[in-house]
Amino acid sequence: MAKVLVCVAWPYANSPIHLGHVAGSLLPPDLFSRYRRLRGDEVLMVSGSDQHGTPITVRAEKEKVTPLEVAERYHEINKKAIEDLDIEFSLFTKTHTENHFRVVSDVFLDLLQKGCLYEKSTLQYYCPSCQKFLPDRYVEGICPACGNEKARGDQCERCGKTFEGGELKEAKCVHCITVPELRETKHHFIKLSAFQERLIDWVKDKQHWRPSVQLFTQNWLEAGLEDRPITRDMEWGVPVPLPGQDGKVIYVWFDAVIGYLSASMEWAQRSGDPDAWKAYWTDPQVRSYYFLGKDNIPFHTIIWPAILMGRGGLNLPYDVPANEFLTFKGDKVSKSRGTTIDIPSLLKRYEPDIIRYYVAANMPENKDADFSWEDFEAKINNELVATLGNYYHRVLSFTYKHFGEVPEFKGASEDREEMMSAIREARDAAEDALDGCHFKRALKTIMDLAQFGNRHFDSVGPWALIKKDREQCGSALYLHLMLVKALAVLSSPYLPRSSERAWKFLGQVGTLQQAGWSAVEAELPAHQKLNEPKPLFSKIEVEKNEGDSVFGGFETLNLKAGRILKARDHPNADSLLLLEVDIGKTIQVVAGLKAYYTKEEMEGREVVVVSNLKPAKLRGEQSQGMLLAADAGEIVKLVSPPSGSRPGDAVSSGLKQSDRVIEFKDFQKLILRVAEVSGDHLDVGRAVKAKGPTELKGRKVVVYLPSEDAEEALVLSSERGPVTVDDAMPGGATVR
RNA sequence: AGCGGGGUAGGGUAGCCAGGACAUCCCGUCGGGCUCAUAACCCGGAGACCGGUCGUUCAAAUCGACUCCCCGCUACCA
Repeated sequence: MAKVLVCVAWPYANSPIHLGHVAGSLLPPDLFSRYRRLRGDEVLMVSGSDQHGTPITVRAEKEKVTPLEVAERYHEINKKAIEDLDIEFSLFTKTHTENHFRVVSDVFLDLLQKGCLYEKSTLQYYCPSCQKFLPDRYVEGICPACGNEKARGDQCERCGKTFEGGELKEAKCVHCITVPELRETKHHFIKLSAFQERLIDWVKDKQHWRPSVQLFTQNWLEAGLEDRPITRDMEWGVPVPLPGQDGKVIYVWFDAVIGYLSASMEWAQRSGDPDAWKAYWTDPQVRSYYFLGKDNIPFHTIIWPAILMGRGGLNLPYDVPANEFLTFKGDKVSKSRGTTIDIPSLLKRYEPDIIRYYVAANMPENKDADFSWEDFEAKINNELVATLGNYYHRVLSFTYKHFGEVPEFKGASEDREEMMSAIREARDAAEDALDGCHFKRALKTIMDLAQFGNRHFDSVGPWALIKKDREQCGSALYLHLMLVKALAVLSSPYLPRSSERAWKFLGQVGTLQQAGWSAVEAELPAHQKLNEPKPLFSKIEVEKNEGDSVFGGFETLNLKAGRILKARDHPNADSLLLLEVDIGKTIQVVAGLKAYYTKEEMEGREVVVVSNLKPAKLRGEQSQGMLLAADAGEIVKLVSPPSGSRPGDAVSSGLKQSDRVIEFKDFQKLILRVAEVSGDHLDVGRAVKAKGPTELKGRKVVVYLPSEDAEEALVLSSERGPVTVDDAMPGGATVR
């Protein structure tokens, strides 16, 4: 029996947790902890809501409520969602607690006293009109080294030079374009550089880490560590515990990792023994595991270890099994369909075991994994329901019907040994996988065992045997009940609820959890009464929204006909033009078309505009949309709306148009192509069917393709007809 | 463009670090079996030159070099 510390990355309290959190950092530690507990280990598993930091204050400002209100709201939502998913924390707390403040302050003061922190006076930009210090990314100016005019407050992106406050020339506040003052402000820095050698040594022999984690960390360390400021000028957060530090809080990343420690202490406090946490943190024999997503790696393999080294006397991470990301191929589409993947809504429709199974089976352990509803449905129905669920049910219901109790085993010992060795082999393999945090592999081992059960059951044929030799049949069923029990135990970290139900069907006393891992092999008492079994899992049907055409992706766009009123050079860029475009209202657009069109050619031109792009600054100038243009490498031509169009006319191809603002990168994923109209089909480099007006034979139009190999293309059009492009453009040319 | 990750049958995956005999499993597909079970389960077939090129080796999906493509973050990508 050993103690294990399991730390889970703290979900940020500004939105409900979603499947990505579950796959990345929440389910793996739960699987691990449940497994270790079943084996008799004592597990302390802690996490909580990360409630500080700018995104929360931003959200609060938007909603006109306090940051605390936002942070508490999502803490409650997420805490409940986590509980409902049967993720068993020893404690799931939050960072905005008295305890956490105290622990963070203690660590801060301790490091300060040990010389790991130092105060350094820096010049920071202060915006008099916003009345606050500006985070670096909200300041822009001219780089003193290379003359780049859009350098940020902390670094010039062009030449890579980093600098401190004051070095930047002609700085501006991004929000209000006020010229910020430079004010002197003092901040505490952590001497990361001082830990570099020790960290490199420490990481070197971490061969049990996942390769990506180890490699990533090593590269990062070898590139050299710079001291980082750990405080900032802000109100929301843990105040710097020193006199004269009003208006300064501890940076959210420093504050959050200390949460592992503070949560452990809070747990100890609540358990009645305030020192109970020490057993998990100071005994070098106790291993600590940190579960997180890959975006969080450096904080847990560099910064947190540095803090721990600085403080001394506490265990460093033993393993950091970081997962990759769960991605959403149809993310945008799913949202537009109104389907969601946040956990609270998912739990309204599916049992926690269903969600747990899917996430475990599709866990992004080595590379990003893709979520799709089709895959969700398929994995649940074909694997969980058909293989495992059906095996349970055919064994349990058959035995219940013909015996009503656990039959006696009177068969050959070879038969028994065959079954038991299959069970033991699977158990050993599952243990190996689980010990190494290979959760997908362990699950597969279990499913393979269920398949073995199905095969074996078929080969014995109890339904025929019962008519010939009841005793022999009973013996065979006994072995299958053993297998059912083994499966229930082995799968219980993944499927805690259904495993307990199976346990009850077997007529077992107590709970599976109490019985523990060793119950995999334990005998079943003959004549033990069985309970009437019900199927453990039922098939699911993912609702497919009708009315959702194959061209759903196009509906995320809002295209409008427009006219260019004015064109002038971008003040800070060689290839960009600044355009005023009338699309019913006048907007400013930055276009990278200077190499292809003169200003004179542009002015007065009819264009098609993507009007719902998230506005962005391009080299300092606001761009509120973009012009559609066809690009065939050498030649680039603007796309034209149908003749007679008026600025503001919708180019919707008869479909709905989105009011939502879309990100540029999401727009880039849409496939728009030039197509030549020939007969009733289109040529986009290959022939496709057309949806929309095709009367302009021989002309070049613009189409939307749902996918690269789609068979049907949507012709972009308004009520006045299709959108066209210069005939010189070849079919298949990209439009962007 | 920079950094990171990845490319294995129609789709999705395992194996790769510690190179070896028919390349794993799931779905789909084709054919067969069974009828206890939620049209489930079982058996068999077809389907992959393991992104490409070159190299190391008796032997490479696995090691090295180069190249193409994809994804994430970053960027004067609009």
